[in-house]
Amino acid sequence: MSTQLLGAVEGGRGDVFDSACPARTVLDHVMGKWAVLVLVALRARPLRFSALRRAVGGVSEKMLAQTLRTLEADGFVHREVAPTTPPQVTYSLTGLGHELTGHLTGLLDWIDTRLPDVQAARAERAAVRAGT
Amino acid sequence: MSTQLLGAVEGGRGDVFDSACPARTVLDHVMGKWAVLVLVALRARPLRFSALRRAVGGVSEKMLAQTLRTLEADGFVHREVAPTTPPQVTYSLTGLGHELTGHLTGLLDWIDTRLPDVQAARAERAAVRAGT
DNA sequence: CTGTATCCAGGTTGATACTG
DNA sequence: CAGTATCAACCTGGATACAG
Repeated sequence: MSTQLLGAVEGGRGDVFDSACPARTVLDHVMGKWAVLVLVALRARPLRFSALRRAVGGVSEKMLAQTLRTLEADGFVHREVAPTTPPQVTYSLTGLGHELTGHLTGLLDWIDTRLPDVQAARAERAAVRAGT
Repeated sequence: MSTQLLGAVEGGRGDVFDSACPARTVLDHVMGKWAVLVLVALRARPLRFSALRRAVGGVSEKMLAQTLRTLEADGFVHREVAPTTPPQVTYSLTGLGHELTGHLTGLLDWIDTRLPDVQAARAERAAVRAGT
């Protein structure tokens, strides 16, 4: 598993994967600060640029456009331009994108449910640093 | 699902989640450039600092240390110091970390298997830009 | 409406050197 | 071995202005 992404712990080559590794670039794109949110937002339904921007709080036009271009290039989202004035551009997930978001929502849901545990861990650590 | 992470697409509040949102901080930590790789590397077995650095190719000492401190604070990894000289520090996953990496490896494995499709998408897009 | 281009501040990263 | 400190460079990301 994850043969492309992790260096050989057992064998010991050591520098098996660098930034040039294709799998790494995909991972970086997908894990990008905004990519996850965009992907998951699109999972519910196709959205237009503005709606997407509203759905993903705090993203600038620049970053949203940039993220979308990357995700489109990787084949995760589909860009549909309606030839109207003003132009309407709708983004939706491709089949590949749907598969991907399946894994992502699993992760996000887990974070949601386990948030209390993480906060507890943080609190405990803070207490240790203060007390002992 | 993901109620903490996505702004209201339907309702329409818009700025429901900012960077201060606890769930977002967890997501950011976990999705960090190196965090994923560290987590998955530790999934196979506990590793010492150096071994971990070898397993995760291309990470600097500084970044590895920083990542580990964050993951430790969030309760995903456990840090064990052996009182020897020279000191030996072993990192392992906590129960929480194990759950998390379950989702992560799912994602990573998917990337591995679907890499060809992504590369095909990239190629096709490049072809479109060039030709038509 | 949907972007793109430019500028600029700030955070992040890496190299290096040093400590326990 | 396992870090931490410091510094400079880079890149990211936001604001603004403008274009199709």
